[in-house]
Amino acid sequence: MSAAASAPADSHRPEARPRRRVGRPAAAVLDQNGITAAALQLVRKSGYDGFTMAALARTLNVAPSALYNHVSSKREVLVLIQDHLTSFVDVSAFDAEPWGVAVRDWAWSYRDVFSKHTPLIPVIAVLPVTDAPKTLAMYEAVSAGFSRAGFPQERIIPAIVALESFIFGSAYDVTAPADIFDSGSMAASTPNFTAAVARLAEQGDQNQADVAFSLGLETLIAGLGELRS
Amino acid sequence: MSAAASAPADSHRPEARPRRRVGRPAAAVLDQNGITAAALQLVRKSGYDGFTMAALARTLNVAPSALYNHVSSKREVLVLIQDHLTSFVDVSAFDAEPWGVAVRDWAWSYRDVFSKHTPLIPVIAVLPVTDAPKTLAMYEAVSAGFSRAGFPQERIIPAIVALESFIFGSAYDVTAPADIFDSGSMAASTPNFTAAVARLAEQGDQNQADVAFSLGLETLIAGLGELRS
DNA sequence: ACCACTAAATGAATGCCATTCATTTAGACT
DNA sequence: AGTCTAAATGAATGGCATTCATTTAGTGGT
Repeated sequence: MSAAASAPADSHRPEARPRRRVGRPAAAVLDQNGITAAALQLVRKSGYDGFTMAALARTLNVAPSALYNHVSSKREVLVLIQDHLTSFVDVSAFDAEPWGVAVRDWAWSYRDVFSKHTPLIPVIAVLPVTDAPKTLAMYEAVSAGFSRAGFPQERIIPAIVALESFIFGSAYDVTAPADIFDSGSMAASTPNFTAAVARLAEQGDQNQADVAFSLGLETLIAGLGELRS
Repeated sequence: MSAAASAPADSHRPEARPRRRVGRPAAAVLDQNGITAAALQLVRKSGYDGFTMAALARTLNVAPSALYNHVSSKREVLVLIQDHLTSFVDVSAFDAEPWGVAVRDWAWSYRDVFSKHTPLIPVIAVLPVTDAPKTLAMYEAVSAGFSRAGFPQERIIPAIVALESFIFGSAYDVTAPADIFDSGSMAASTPNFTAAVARLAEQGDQNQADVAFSLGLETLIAGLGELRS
């Protein structure tokens, strides 16, 4: 299922691991799926600070250098994690629900998955889709939904990118400290900001981040929906 | 101008550098402003990969350890850079222009500044405003603009956060490779996505990232503008 | 003029880290 | 039995942020 395994024999990735051939030793301890699973488990247990190649090798009972037979860098492991996580993003509503509902479900799900993995955001955001087949599958499902909903073809990608940008930015908010907007000793010199923060806190039952995400998302859904013919 | 310098004698930051006292040696080679300026210059020259404490010390003709008399960690240097950069974000339109125009100018300026400094985004996004006085000043200017435009107080912060999230996510897009959406050998299995990418490319004169940013931003401006009373 | 004090500098040391490489191991074909 | 090769090892490399004992050099008080 990896990019390397399903790619043709072109020269796109110069150091792509070759396909398994007849005449090999059968009992490889490691492979990309196993590495991905172990990596994700390690991240869940130790966070991204504790996620080192040495620690990953330890959980696999292998020397750190052995990983480099299957993966060309730590970044590639991050890409594998990212692509795997993307398969947990729920796109099912695009098959069954009206466009607005589908986008809402997808966006919340997308944000929730990556708010627990914000260190991957800089990786995802600039990663060519060719290197992430499951991510590409998500785009296909979303694009199909937009197309079916009547979006002009040339607006589909910009609309998805705009939504995604909003989602990535919002994923960070989820991890922000609760008092991020406490102006402290500077309150006196920032009256408008301080007042707005106070008024929000007054009625603040809900999560800070969820209120802002909901507001932005509903605005985007309503506005982008107008593009449909 | 730093947070530490203007904070009261509370216990908020346990290791805050003490204020200058009478009886000190006068000729300090380093201070936070100098470090910030040198750090920004280094980043511009060498990027964030080349930005190390050792390299920063070298440009200041000082031993790496000397930096730690003025700064408690590399992260704090990143915070200093971030706050300094924020002063380049243009909020002037909030004084002179209608709300929609002001938000548009601010958002483009904000995105442009940080698209050249995406490694700071994970830092900014979760940074308490108390630690970044110039950032706080930006929020004050923006909040004042929203307030003057007739926004209900309790909606101001969520609206700003939503816009900011979109801006941060969009800043990454600017740095993405041009062929990020080329589905390559998987094109056959992703017909909707591939068609949408192709149709966009056809009329693509403009920058990918700018088209999506403009679409999302105009949608948000139009939709959020409705909240005004 | 001297002393005591202290902020700020040094340079060596620590403990990580990702990555490389020469070498070894052990299955699978002939 | 012999050959080939993917995949493993373990040592080495060069880098990193950060700590700390020590030194340096202004300053104010005497």
